[in-house]
Amino acid sequence: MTLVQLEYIIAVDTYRSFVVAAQKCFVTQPTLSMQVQKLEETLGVKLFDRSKQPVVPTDIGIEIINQARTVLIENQKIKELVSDRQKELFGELKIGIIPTVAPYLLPKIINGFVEKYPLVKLIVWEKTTEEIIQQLKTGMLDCGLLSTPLHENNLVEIPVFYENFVAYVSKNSSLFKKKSILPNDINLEEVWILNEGHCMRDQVLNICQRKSSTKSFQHFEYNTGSVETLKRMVDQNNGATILPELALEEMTVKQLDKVRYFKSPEPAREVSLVIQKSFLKRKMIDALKNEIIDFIPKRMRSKKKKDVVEI
Amino acid sequence: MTLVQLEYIIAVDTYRSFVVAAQKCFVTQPTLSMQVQKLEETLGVKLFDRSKQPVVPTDIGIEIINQARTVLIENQKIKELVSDRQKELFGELKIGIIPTVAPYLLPKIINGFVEKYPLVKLIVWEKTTEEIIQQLKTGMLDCGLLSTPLHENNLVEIPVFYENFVAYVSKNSSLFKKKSILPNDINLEEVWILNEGHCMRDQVLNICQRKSSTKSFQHFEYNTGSVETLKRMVDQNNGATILPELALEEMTVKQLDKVRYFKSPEPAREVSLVIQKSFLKRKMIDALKNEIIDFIPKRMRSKKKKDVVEI
DNA sequence: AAAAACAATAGATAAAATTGATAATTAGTA
DNA sequence: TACTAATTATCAATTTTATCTATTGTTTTT
Repeated sequence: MTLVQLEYIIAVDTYRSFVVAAQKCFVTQPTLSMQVQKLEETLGVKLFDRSKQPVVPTDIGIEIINQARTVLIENQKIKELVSDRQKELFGELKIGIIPTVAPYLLPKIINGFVEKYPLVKLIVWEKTTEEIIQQLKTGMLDCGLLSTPLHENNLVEIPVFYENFVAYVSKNSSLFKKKSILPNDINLEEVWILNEGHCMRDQVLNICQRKSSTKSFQHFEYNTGSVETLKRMVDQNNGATILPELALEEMTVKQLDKVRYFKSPEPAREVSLVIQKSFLKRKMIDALKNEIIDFIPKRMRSKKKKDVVEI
Repeated sequence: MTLVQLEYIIAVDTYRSFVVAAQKCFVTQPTLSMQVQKLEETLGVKLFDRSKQPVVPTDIGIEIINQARTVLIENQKIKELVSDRQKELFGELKIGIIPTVAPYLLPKIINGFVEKYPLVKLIVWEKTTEEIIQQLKTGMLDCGLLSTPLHENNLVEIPVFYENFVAYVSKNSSLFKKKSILPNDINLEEVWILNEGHCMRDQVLNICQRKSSTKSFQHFEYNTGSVETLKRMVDQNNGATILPELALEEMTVKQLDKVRYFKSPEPAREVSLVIQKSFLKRKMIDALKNEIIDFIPKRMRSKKKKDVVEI
């Protein structure tokens, strides 16, 4: 049994194809096939059922592949022990961020981070919560920045900040006259909402429907994955939408005029760095966390007087 | 980096010698040296300081060797996943047992175990507590059967039984006339005690000196590591000694006559199966535990009404 | 200072992993 | 049912790697 063989079976499991797995491992298909066979021979069990297309791992194969992941992670940590000794952080950090957080946070901190840690290569993907969870588990991502709690057993959440939601309303909305609002002031009919797959969509629905359970008829449907688009819908049409607090940072005075805050306790979302239980690349992730905390206003560090919305 | 290289550096660390490590790994010294060098090269750090004799691991070397142990353990678990599927237990189980437990327990259960699990090879060593702890940590032993609690952070204790201590007294001892005794009835001057290194020695001293803190002058010193020898000293000379409950099992009527029980709560020792946190070979160890429990009288399963002595 | 023990080095050899070409198998389609 | 495309297994040749024997420097012990 070798570490390479373990890498190979993980690749086959990940891509469900010997050909693709071989490409990803930068070897030819026979090479990979041979090594997988050898491993199967030394263990005395078939790991994959090749009679099906695409190949699927056997029952015992699933268990073994999982354990193989653990072995490789523990092995990774050896290299990490070495690079941790270096004064300077070094290596690459693969981050997944949900689209409702990314635009307000990343541009602000990326420059500072890259300057502070010039040897670290940040690789960022905008992905949905579901994708990030999946890829954290397989190790394709090192960490995720998303709204929690996830109630995922194999992941560890490191809460970074608590971001209030605010209403953003057009002048002809009934909400515009109010100084501050309550969740059941909101008429779901006039609220622009993100399309499915975004956790913030669920959170917003959670806030609005909490008391006003009137399922109203939607006259018009517009699907977007971008909070900025929602804002523009309000700006250029009418109605209202819910924005995360950080979206206010770049607003003009005219736009800030349309913001209505919720009465305390304000609905808020918990945003966390999420990592595997393996705690790989801990130092880099800690550095990233500190960079975020430095940027975030102090009031957002605590969840006091906030009503953290579930997903 | 390969698993073999990790095995090699662990061997070098264990034996503090390239020559011996090579022998234990069944390769020649240059082979092992080369692989260690290669690993040092890929990691970019020296793992051992060869300028000193015997070789010592560097600071980073210690960390890396520890992590290497974790990697190999996790790798072992892959094989275990396979053998766990087998209905029959299979493999070898290396057990360390303290000498004050071994003679009363092992002969009773070994036959039953070997019969029940014919494919398991039991390898038993009688060792002191300290040695067992040490070798559990390095993985040279799979489990230990010894008196607990050990307060060792990396080991897990699975209490198996609670064994009372009893006094064994000669006819001309003042204790002989009593029906049952208290710890401070015992005169340390006339008690035969195990030599240093045995945890039961400390426990016995703990019992006797707890209240009678009179440090008395010992007229005669006899060093033995065997509880049976202590018993014979009482049989053929005079004085008294403390025996573990299981030692009574094989006694003649004449000998049982010399036993004096302590008043409740009787002083007792906790005997546990101790394993690494890695939970390797869990199934075999569970089987062993059940075998022991089957043999042990029911009253010994619980620590109720017993005064468990610290080590 | 000499001897013994130890680790590093060099060249030769055996073992292995990898490759390219090809055969066998499976899934989907006409 | 036969055909095509895609996928995996097999085989011989090649490259790479690990290991061995013999030997050379070190360090430690006597």
